[in-house]
Amino acid sequence: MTTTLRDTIAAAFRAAIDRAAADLDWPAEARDAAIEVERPGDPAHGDLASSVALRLAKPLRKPPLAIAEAIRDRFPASEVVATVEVASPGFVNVRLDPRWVVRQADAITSAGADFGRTKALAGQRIQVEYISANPTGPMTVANARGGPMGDVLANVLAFMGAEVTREFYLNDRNTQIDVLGRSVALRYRELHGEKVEIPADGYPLEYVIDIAQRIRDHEGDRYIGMSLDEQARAFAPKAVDIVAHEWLPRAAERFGMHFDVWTRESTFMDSGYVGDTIKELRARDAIEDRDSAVWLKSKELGEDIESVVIRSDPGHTPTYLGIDIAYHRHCLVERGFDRKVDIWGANTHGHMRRMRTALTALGLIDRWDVVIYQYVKFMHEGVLAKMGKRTGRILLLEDVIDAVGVDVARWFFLQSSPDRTLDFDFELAVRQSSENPAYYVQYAHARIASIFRTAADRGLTTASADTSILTSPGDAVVVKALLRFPELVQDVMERRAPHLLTGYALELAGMFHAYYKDHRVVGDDPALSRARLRLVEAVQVTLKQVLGLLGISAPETM
RNA sequence: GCCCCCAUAGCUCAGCGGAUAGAGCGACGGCCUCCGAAGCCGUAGACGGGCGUUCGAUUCGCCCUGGGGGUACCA
Repeated sequence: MTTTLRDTIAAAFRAAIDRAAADLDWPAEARDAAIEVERPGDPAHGDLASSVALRLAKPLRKPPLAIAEAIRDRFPASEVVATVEVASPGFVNVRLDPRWVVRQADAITSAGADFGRTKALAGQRIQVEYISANPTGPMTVANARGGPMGDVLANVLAFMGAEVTREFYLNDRNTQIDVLGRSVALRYRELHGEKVEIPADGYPLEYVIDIAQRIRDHEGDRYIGMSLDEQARAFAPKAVDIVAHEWLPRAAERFGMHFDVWTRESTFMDSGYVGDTIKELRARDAIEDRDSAVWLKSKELGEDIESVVIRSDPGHTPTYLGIDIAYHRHCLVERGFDRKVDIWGANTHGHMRRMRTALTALGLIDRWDVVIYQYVKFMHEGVLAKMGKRTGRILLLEDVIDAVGVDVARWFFLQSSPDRTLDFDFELAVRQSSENPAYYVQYAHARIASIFRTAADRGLTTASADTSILTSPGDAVVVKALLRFPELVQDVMERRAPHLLTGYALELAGMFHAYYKDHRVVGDDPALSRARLRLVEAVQVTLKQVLGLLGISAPETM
């Protein structure tokens, strides 16, 4: 299925308008008009409708009803469309032929795992970078929000034919890592009997003690004679290894996310590629030297501030921005990705703008997408609070997975728009997990599996099912909902809105549950039973597709 | 100050400029001699305020109010 129903109907409108324009001498605007096809809320208004006649009224200087009628009269005949009606003040309402509709259940089941799949992005290599938390501690719910979003977007890109690489970028050498090293050193000393105090800007949480304990278990007291600075320098990379090699990947895998590539920021600092990138920016007149630092001329290039890319310190170390520009260039120029998609938290908004400036200067901007998602707040001692590893207020992702399971946890993150702040009430999540919408959807899938078990007991299968005998209005209603799935895939991509999939899944499940109530699937009439089995099979296929993209399991039993 | 995001039912959230704004939880009332009641049906309940654009605004623009984020030679 590469053409959506929406596109098919839009093409029919296009043809009708072009014909009307030729017949009636309409001006050029008629041919240029964008045709938007929508699903009316009221079934009385048909299955699909367009307001194109209302939009054309002004440029054509004709009454919308007259335009609508002209379109209606020239609407191409097809097996898909039953009737075309005009409604005041100028809508053109299309009703699908129910015989065609129910037949699509056959097409959906035979497409199976390919239902909704397209080749729209075939041949494109796309990198999706998400989470990319500082490796200064275990994965928190705040870090994790971008996870399911990036994961689902990556799934959808792959579903549209792209060759996708899922990447986790580790900021493994910076001042925060130094702070972590120092905190570990203090805990290490504490384990050896010294009385210590974690400074306000240190990492106060227990996991730091775990790291110190690990070091002590493996290497004993061999560091005890060193200065704090020496210890901090020695421990920082060890701490990063534990976090980056063990904790973060474990949390990611448990959350159903597999990263193809883990890239370390330090490899760029050491490779000379940053210097090379700065040279390129300089050649493009996007760099200036001032106060012995190197600046991106972002202000001159349209931003409200300028930013340092190479510090004025003795080592002339690059800033996070400088390295990240190099990293993006490396991905797009050296590694050969056609696109890079970044899923970033709201706090990177300023960074995003400077990156945009830099990538524009480098001529790479058209190949970069960034999705910014808003913060996660959580209930801490009765109030909504912002998480922070340094403030000691965190909620671990794995604790949430332990409490509610991975499917419910993923659903929770995927149900709301990236533009909205997420308030996470752990107690509430646990209390409501047994009533979670995820189960509502999974239950529909399992219920269909159960119907098939019952059918098998009675020797019924979908073999030689004849869906043309499905003539109750309820049959077509369900299949029409299924036909929206390929459109949803497009919408998720275009709007970068994974949460549309959870909404659709809910709608689909609700539609099935209602159908189930009113339509006996396995009944006395074998032909009808076979046909309805085929229909619910199509529902199951579609639910499985949606849940698959969401990374949520589709159980046979619950 | 400037920039970005948000404000929809008691709570948590959907809603592509369209024709009667939807779910879930919570409240109330119904439905299992029949394919899974983790379900179904019904009742009550909402677009923060103002101005504008438009044939039509919850949706777009501006202003106000209230939240959140950013505005580092941190990441």
